[in-house]
Amino acid sequence: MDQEGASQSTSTSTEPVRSRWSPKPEQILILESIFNSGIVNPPKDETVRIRKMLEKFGAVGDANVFYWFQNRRSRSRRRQRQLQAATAAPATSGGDQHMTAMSMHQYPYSNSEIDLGFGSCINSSANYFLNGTTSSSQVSSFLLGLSSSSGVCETNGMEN
Amino acid sequence: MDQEGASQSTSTSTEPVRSRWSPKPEQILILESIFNSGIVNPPKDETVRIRKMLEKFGAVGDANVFYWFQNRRSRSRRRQRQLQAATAAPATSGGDQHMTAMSMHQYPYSNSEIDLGFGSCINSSANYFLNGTTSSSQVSSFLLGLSSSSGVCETNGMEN
DNA sequence: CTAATATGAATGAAGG
DNA sequence: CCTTCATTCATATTAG
Repeated sequence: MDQEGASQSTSTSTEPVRSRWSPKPEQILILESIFNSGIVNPPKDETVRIRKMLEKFGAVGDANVFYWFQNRRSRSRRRQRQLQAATAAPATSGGDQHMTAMSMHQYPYSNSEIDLGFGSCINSSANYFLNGTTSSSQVSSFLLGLSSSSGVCETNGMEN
Repeated sequence: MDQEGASQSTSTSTEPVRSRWSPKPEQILILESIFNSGIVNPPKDETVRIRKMLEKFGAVGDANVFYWFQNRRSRSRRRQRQLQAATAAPATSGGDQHMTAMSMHQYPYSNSEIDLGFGSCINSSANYFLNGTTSSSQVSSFLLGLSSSSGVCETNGMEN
């Protein structure tokens, strides 16, 4: 990720200028249009094409486009799942509802995705873990131990 | 693929029940060291040995190790190709530019490799600012092209 | 300023 | 090996 694009306009100072890609409104519009047109998982060539198109409105890389579609898909599915879960599981019993409908298609020419109305859903999932300081004292032993490797052991049969 | 069940918070219910394995920093260090030592595709025996080693710093299964190396290999190759493509195709100008087949697959580089001390001299600082007016004719053209089925409008209540 | 949310990016896990 | 999904991390933006 080396495409700088986030140009902050006089915000809090001390910005390392290492921002992530921020799609421009036009880019978002294009991406959403493509997504809503049925192309929810564009192949490589399509991704490149889309990137080229987006590049006219700001710096963007193939990876950004790829990430965008991945996140979009995931997000849509999660929203759907939560919505369905809330709809199909009001409060009748303490049972657990299982959903094992995963229709994976390589190329979604036949739009199997339901049209979603985004923008009015509030999702609350705030959870984060803290990373404790771990002492890496024993690791040094291992590192020192494997300093004797010189042969590149590749192509081995590990079929289970 | 299914080599063994990944050990995950067994007994002693004092863990926040992690869904997937999260390698500890020491484990990552060991794994990376091994990988950089040339062992990029360890056989079954080696995998087991590595797992035993890693287990000293946290619960881990053979499958986790296997997956880790697999993903690591894939990621490395991907970075290679992506980097090569980026080096040979510095194009971020506003206008029509023909680019050769840029084979990009998935996410780009991320981790800091131990060796490999050269940096890419790509300087794509061609950042164009669109003035506040979001009236881009090109976007409109594109949108008009794919207006077919789904509503492209957010917060829409398509009835009738 | 802090908390909550939105979203780009990274990675473990599987499927083919 | 390849692609893809699900989960998590990190950061930007916004609300309080």
